Order: sequence, then C-alpha cells, then structure tokens
Amino acid sequence: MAQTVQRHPLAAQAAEVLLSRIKAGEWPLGHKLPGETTLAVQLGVGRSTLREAIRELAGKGVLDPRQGAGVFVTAVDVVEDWESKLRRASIVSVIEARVAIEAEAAALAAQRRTPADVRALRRALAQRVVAGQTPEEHVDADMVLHRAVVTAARNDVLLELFDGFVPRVRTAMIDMLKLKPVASPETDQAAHAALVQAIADRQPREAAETSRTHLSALKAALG
Amino acid sequence: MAQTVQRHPLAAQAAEVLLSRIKAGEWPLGHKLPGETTLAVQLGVGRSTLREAIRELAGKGVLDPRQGAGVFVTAVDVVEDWESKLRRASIVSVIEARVAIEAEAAALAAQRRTPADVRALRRALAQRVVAGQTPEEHVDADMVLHRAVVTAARNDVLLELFDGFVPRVRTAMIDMLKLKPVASPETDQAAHAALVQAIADRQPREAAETSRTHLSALKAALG
DNA sequence: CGACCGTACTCCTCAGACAAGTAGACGTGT
DNA sequence: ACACGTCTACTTGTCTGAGGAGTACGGTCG
Repeated sequence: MAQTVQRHPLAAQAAEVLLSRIKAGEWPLGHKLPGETTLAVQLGVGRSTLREAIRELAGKGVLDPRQGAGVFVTAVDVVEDWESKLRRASIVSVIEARVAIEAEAAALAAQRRTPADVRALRRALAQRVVAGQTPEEHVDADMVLHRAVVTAARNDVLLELFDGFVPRVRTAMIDMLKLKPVASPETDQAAHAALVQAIADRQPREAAETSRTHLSALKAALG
Repeated sequence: MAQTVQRHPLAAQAAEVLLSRIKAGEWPLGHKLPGETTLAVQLGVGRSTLREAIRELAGKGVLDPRQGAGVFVTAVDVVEDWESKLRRASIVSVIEARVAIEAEAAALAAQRRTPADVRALRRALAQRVVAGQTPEEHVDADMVLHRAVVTAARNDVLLELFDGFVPRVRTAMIDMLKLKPVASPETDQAAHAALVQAIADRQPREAAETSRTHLSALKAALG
C-alpha cells in the first residue's frame, strides 16, 4: 500500500495527517493540540513545515492558533467544496435537483414577478434566438434566460443553488450539443416562450409544469 | 470606531493583503505570482511568514504553489461557507428551497422506493408519535422521517442539499415549538402518514402535493 | 527539424535564534 | 480567606541563512 510518488509536499502531508487525527477524535472540538516542537518531532518534520501545515488547516477553518496559548481545534471536519461534490455526482442527479429548484422558482416567479422581471425575461428570450451559433454561446444565452427566471422568484437561497449548478450543467450541455445539435430549435424556443408567458400571466402551476417538462426532456437527452 | 485590540499575526495580515490584491485582479485566474523573495520584500515580511500566508490561502483553495514552477491563482475569491450563507438567509427563503427539494424528492421516492425504504418510512412514522416530548426530540424525530423520504429518492445531490438545510431549519422549528406547541398533533401525524402512503403506493404527484402543502403550512407558521 | 541537456529560477525543508504573548503559580498585603 | 500584582515557564510569531529538489526555457547537437 506504499504511495507510488509523494506528489504532496511534506507540509501538505502533515496537514492531512493532522486532519485525520482530528477526525479520529484524538483532539476534540475546542481542545488544545500539543506544542509545535512536540508535534514536529512526532511527525518527523521541521517546525516551519509543521507551522505551514497548521496554517493550511487554519485556512480551512479547522485550527485556530493563538499566540502564547496554543493551537485549538475549531471544527472537526472540512466543509467540502460544492463544486467538487457536484463533479462527482452523476449528471442525472444534478439535473433532477435542477428540476426541483427551477420548477419551484418558476412558480414563485409567477407570483412575484415585477414588470421589470418580465422585460428582462423577454429580452433574454429574444437573445436566445439571435446569439446561438457556437454551442458555448447557445448554452450561455440559455443560462441567462433560466437565471432570469430564478431571479424573478426573489429567493436568495434558490438563486444561490442555481448558480452552484451552472458550471456542471454548462459543460455537460456544451459537450452534448457538440455531439448532437438541437433537434428542432423551433419547439425548443416555443417551450421557453411558454414558460416566460406563464410567468408574465401569473400562472404558477403552468409555469412550474412547463419548466418541469422542458428540463425532463433535457435529462432524457443527457442521461 | 477604533478597533478594539483585534490584532492579527503578520502572516494572516499578509494573507489578507494578497487576497485583496487577487480580488482586485492584479493577478488573474491561472496567473503566476511573483517569487517568494520578491513578494516578501514587497510586503515587508520574512520569507517564512509569507510562506505561511500562501499556505493559508492554499488551504482556502485560492492559491496553488507548485515546486519549481511558482505560485498560481486557482480561484479569485473564497467560496463562502454554506452554513453561514444559510444563517444570513431568511427562514422563509430556506423553507421555500426546502419545499422545492422535498416535493421533488417525494415524487422520485414514489417511483424508486424499495420495500426496505417503505419499512424505514413506516418505522420513522411510528417513532414520530412515540418520541415526541421535548421540542428537540419531536423535531429530531420529524427530521428522521423527512430524511428517509429524501433517501428513498436515490439522489445524492438532493440528499446533500437536504442535509445542508437541516441545522438551520431545526433550530428555527425548535424555537417555534417552544413558543407555540403544535396545534393538533393528530392532523400533523395524518399528513405525514398520507405522504408515506403515497410513496408506498407509487403515486408521485400525490406524494409531491402532500409534501408541498405540509411544508407550506410550516412556512406560514414560521414566516 | 527534433531530441537532448544544461542552467537559471522556483518552491521545499530544515535549523537556530530571539521576540511577543498567555496562563498559571506564587507571594504579599489586606 | 480573599484580592491583587508579579514572576516564570511555556506557547506561538518572526526572521535569517543554508542547502535540496523540481520545473521551464533556451541552446546545442545530430
């Protein structure tokens, strides 16, 4: 089980060891770690190297060094980056979550949309037709429209979730479009127009339903 | 207006300065920073101090030092912790997002649930009646049931999102229950039973609808 | 034109020394 | 017995200097 090459610097390795020992419960939350000199000897690295490892964990919010007092545990594990979590998740799972968010957002948008929201939606809808040459441009124009829907829902959490999904979905859609262009741009555009119209008409159920069926088709294409 | 005593170590100050200069666009994404010796002189700190600052930003995922090559910018700003984002968001926004996730999860669960899922749901449903004395116990038993629904949906992303919401929703619900106990526990339990039954009967639309109305009532109570 | 190699530059690690700060022990006076 | 100030041991913070290891680039040779 020997590591092939130590592609991580010593400081990063030391940080990993420390983190695993923290996770194992060796030093509970709020507890003090042994002194730097002691730990450095334990891990077999120099003090400066150990200090860099501590700084790295401090950057992640796990440790908190206080001069004169010691190094204290402030969190037991690291909150993993969403981006990497989504990268690991299957594209189908991501789309399903996106359906959940956008359908609800569409319903809320239909209740709360302002005239300015409607103008923004119509503008994004028109832009979708004009700017769609390369797959990148097409997908980006599409994302602008979908984001406008979520924006009109007036919900920070939903908007945040949507933005978190964008990178993952964007690359997947671009890859798909490069392999197989849109079957019929007309019906695709018509579906989006129907969504915008439902929001403009303040029809929550219809808006949610339109969004759901449109994204389900995408899921079928990508899955 | 004077800062109290709050003194950061030099390394932390150096990290802040570097981060602000990165945010200002001085070194774009993927670009290389000046060498350690150069930067140390620029900031007026020693090399080891500067190295600790770099490590701290590396821990946050902003910088990526590569031996022999240089230090590179891998992100322009720090991904804020989700927990703190949710804390800032209004409870209504959080509940609305929860509605989106759980309603979709309920529909998916109705399609994908296994017999084992149904058993787990029924067990959690029964537990909800037995263990509900203090607000904490009641809310925790409730969360177990709701989580079982999302688990049955077989979607990692949705489950991850649900777990992210739990802390925020949990405290809010406990606070509410301490002020005003549940009006009628019977109808509350009946609503949950209907949800479980819809999933067991493989009725996606009904499951989603039941979940949605139940959570909308919660939103009205908390909002 | 392509493969090889050397050099300059970079980060990585260690060791030692001293400064700055904290917290607990200790003694003293009331 | 209690309150207060001091003193000391221990901690993290910072700097310097040296050498090791890896990378990128340009020159040279076939």
